[in-house]
Amino acid sequence: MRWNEIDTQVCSVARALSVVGDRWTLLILRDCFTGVRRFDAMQKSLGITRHRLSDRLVRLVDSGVLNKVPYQERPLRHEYRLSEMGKELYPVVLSLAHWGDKWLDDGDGAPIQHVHNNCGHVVRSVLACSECGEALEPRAVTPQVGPGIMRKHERGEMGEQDAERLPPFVKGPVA
Amino acid sequence: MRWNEIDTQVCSVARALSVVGDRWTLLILRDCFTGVRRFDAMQKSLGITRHRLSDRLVRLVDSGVLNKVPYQERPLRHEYRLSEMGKELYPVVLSLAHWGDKWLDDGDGAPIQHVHNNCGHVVRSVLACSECGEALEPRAVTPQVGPGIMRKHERGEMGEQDAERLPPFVKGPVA
DNA sequence: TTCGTTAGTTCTAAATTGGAACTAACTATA
DNA sequence: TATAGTTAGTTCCAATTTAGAACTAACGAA
Repeated sequence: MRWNEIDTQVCSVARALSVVGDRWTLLILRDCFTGVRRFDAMQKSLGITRHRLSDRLVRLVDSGVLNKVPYQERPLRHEYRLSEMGKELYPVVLSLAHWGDKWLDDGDGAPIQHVHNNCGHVVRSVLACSECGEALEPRAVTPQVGPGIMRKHERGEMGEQDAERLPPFVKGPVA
Repeated sequence: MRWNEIDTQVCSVARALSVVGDRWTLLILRDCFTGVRRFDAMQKSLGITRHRLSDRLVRLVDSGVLNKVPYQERPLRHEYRLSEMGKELYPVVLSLAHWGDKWLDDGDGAPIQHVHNNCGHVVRSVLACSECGEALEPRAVTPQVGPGIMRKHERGEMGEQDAERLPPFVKGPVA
């Protein structure tokens, strides 16, 4: 399977990665979250080639993650800003940062700290349950077949390949 | 800059992505979280080539994200299990899944739902502050220079390139 | 003896990437 | 008016990476 077909999988992680799973893309978004918005600034901060950056920005704009907005006319210049869709990737980026802080520390501690304005503390991020507010541990979460799979199955749109790719907890007529 | 030099950047996101930022790697980890542990099962579920999968698994084991443990002898067979380091990527994977659910829905709803055993609800994940428990919004978080950058700077180890790559909020002698 | 299972490795053509130079449309300065 | 500077790209080619398919190895079962 080619990477550009990955979004045909019946899986939200696969679909999400079809948009932001490229090597450089999440680093570009990291820059957006730290206030880097312009082409040359991104290119310098990332060390990506101009060609790659240009290509990735076009894709991110096309997929709705970034908006390209003019910040001056004559000469016309644009900057790249996170859309609402893009802003909601904050949990992904911050989780990655904190995971890197913890596990890939080179002994000097976190390069960047995050202060929560509301409480004033340097924070880590914690994944919490939207319903009860408790921390979400992998062992305390049970995945189950959702409407996305059920409806496709009912309409007979689950191909043989799709069915084979379902996770092992999926039982019964669907798998 | 080549991708295999990306972990030299003074940035935890870059370092994290040097380990899990490959196109297929987060999908492999998704499989691990849903209980897929064996080579052939992963290959089928992902649609990745056997060669790629083999290579990625070796890297993930080398970097400590997965453990390769025997599940039978004669013939000797191994399975791949998340280490503690790997399990702590759960926030990244679950956030990606929920982002995909919300923004890349094809109209049928989430393919997979997550039920929180503690409260019994189908949940979304929310990023919360480790100190006060409130939801962490990007606007309510102030990034600042952490010990990782300061110590490197004090030891004179911040090269010119490193300094140029620091985010715009970093001011003063460091940048 | 032959088939099936699991976990890979090898090979080649095709696609993607990095690096460096080049273009375009302006503005600022001498 | 000539020259340099800024910003945001595009073009080109060599080098690297990937997909797809076939092959290998070590064993167990019929």
